Amino acid sequence: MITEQSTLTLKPKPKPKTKTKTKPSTRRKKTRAKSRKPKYLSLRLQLTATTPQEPPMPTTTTSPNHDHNKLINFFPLHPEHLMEQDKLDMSCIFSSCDDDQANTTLTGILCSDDEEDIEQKINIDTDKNSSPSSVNYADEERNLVRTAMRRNNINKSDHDGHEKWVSYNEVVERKKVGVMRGMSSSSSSTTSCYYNNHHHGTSDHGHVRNNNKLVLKLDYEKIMKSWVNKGPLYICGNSGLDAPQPQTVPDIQDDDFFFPTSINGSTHDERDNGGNDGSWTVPQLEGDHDALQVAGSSAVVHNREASVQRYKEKRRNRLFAKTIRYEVRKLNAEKRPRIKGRFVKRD
DNA sequence: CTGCATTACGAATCCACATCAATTA
DNA sequence: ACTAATTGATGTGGATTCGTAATGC
Repeated sequence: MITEQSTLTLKPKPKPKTKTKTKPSTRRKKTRAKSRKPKYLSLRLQLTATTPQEPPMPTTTTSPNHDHNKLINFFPLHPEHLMEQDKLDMSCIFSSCDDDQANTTLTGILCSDDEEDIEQKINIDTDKNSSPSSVNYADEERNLVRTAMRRNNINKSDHDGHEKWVSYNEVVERKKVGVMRGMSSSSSSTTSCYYNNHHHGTSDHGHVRNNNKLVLKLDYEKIMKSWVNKGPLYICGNSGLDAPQPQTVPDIQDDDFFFPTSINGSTHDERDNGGNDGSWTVPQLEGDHDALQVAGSSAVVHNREASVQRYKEKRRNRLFAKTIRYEVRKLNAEKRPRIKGRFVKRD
């Protein structure tokens, strides 16, 4: 039972860190300009700052004195984290689709430099046939070449390792050679590409981070093999494998696209609660047709918007902080003898 | 610009034991 | 159906450790 604790401060204690590992150094003491933001706010602050004008926040925790009208957000996120969370909103990533068509493409997202954005816009202006939410392979390849030439970092020395890390321009070269040779250049080792001049060896499989550059490593062979039974590669459009249309970037705001009810049959809440494990699944061929049909109807659009709103609301109200479930245990723990913070036997 | 050393800080861990909650008699 | 006893699981806080981001050189 949770009792009303108006004076309880639900916040990770700002423990004074007295590091014993400090070594004598001639360096002067550092003062952090950038410090990690505390993730949670004090409940005391939150309670005092809560104004009655605010709309009641839907929370899962109700006060034990049955004051159902007074819903308290016990575990508020730090406002800056909220902002960061909003920045991380997937819809925000693609929200510029209406304004800036260049960012609609994957390359527009990955290559976010201003110069590259300008070049993207130029490409889109010149290529009017491409839809605003599509990735044209020709454009992509041109961007790859430009990126590779601009970075001017050639990684030529990795031909002996078990795993071949291929720099970007090398991928482009291979691409061209592959076309000439009938695309037979896939090596037995993992062929990888990434958007920087990162070298081999030190990173996890699948992705590499180097400074601020997003680095992507793909095993194309495995992807293609895994996709064999999944239907066409193109999410939208009715083209087959033999006649590739520009690949459409899925609309992140399209909730029903990622959670088509005709596919998994789960409710939105179930999906939010991890019914889908938070991951996207490859739609099966049987349900895919129905899902696309449903996604096209206008009624679904409204339903989608409501779903997105529910999702955002739920995300904002996520609870992270520790909650005291049993006040008695807390009191007992406070009375319990300790040595160096650890509980010890009462002898 | 890069790499290494140092510093700072959030998160995880440990401990004993009262209490909870489910099961059994 | 109800009560009492049993028992394994849970949760509690402070100090310390760990991992990593930030910083300086």
